[in-house]
Amino acid sequence: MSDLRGRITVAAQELFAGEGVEGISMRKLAERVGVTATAIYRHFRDKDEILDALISAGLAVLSEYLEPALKAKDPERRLRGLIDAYLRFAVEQPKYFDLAFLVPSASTRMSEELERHNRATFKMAIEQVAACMQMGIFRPGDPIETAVYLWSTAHGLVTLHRMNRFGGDAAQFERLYHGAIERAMEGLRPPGGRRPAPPSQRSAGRDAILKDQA
Amino acid sequence: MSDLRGRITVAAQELFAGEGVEGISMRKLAERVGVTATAIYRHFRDKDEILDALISAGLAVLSEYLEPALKAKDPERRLRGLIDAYLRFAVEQPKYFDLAFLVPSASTRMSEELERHNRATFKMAIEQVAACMQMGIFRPGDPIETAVYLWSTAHGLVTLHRMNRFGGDAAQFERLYHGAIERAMEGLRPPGGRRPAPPSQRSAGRDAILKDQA
DNA sequence: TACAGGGGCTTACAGCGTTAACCCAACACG
DNA sequence: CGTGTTGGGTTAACGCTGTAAGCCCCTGTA
Repeated sequence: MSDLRGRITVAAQELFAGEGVEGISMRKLAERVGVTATAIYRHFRDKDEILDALISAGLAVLSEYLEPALKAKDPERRLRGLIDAYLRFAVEQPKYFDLAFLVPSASTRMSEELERHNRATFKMAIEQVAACMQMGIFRPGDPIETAVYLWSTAHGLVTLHRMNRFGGDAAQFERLYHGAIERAMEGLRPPGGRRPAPPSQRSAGRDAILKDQA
Repeated sequence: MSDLRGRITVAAQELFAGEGVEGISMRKLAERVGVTATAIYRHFRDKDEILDALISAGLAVLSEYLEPALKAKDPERRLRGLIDAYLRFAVEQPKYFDLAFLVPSASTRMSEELERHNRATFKMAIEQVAACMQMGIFRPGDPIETAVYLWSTAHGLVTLHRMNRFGGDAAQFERLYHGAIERAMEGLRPPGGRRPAPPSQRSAGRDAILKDQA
């Protein structure tokens, strides 16, 4: 009883929020929940398992950022919303972003949970891209490849920014980010004018079955 | 005498090559060069300074990858060469790549050396982009912004690959990478046909003074 | 009532980065 | 020649880390 596992998890989140990964130690964690360090091992195999839980929490936060974007009416807006949300997540939750997407050791492990989340999130992006293609907003092509392309661009920008690889302040970076995304999306548009072939049904793209991304 | 600093540095590189960053400890390092752990502190302020030296070494390796690309005749080939080299570096020297571009703590510090190298490398890319624009291979625009865009795309792809975020084997990823780069460069081409305005002088782009990237 | 097991506890180990104090050989200078 | 000074090594020690081993008690069940 008393759900010590849960209490350890939230203590880890608090500690992480305050001092980052470096600030998390078994003893500090234990003290925070009023227990001995070794007691934790009754509930977690090792420290990595705690970090896994932390990454899961971070991914849940990411989901909160992404979800509202899907409420937009047209797929292009939804896609842009996802991309914006990715930026906002990285900027507003830098510790979580680093933990989930930067620290190599933490994620080359790739727990079940992480992989599941990764796949689900990515699927959201693919669906919007597919819908954009079907509505003639993008020229036809492989939606998976296109989504990878967009995600990579966003991820690269955000990652390099997180590592201070671009000088400049937050506002400058935001302009850079949106400019680059704009450019990338512009390159996906159909060659002639806009929207050469309207879709047969309005919601065809949303419900399309997408092949597995493996 | 006896250049202990140098010997420590190479010992660090050997240890790093074998076991990665995690495998480096002051005591192991000291034992390797036949000295006490604390003796190291006469030559390095702390462990971070050793890691800095390691990052520098990694960046030197990156330079070796990049440099041959500049030998190509036309700027587009040079640019592609740089981008290819970036991929090859990440794939063939994963530990160095992770150290220099992934581990957050290691590079948010951003030593003088790192910043200098970063700037120099980036400048190489900007020059090729500028040359491409002047020769009408790319449509006109801000070469810095465009270079950032290309670099981010490449970096995002490579980073996500390093974190196993795409399934699939090395060959699959290589196709993905080149496909995405192709797409990105395609989006930079002039709108009508190709090459609408040849340059007045052949080498104008190479020697153009580029505004500082700050 | 006896037993089993979950879940704490203490103790301990091996390793970490780093500081303080010491010591010795080489050199500079009056 | 004697005498600092100093560069570059030493030992000892501090306070941390993750984690294993063994003990013990409380609870639930046969």
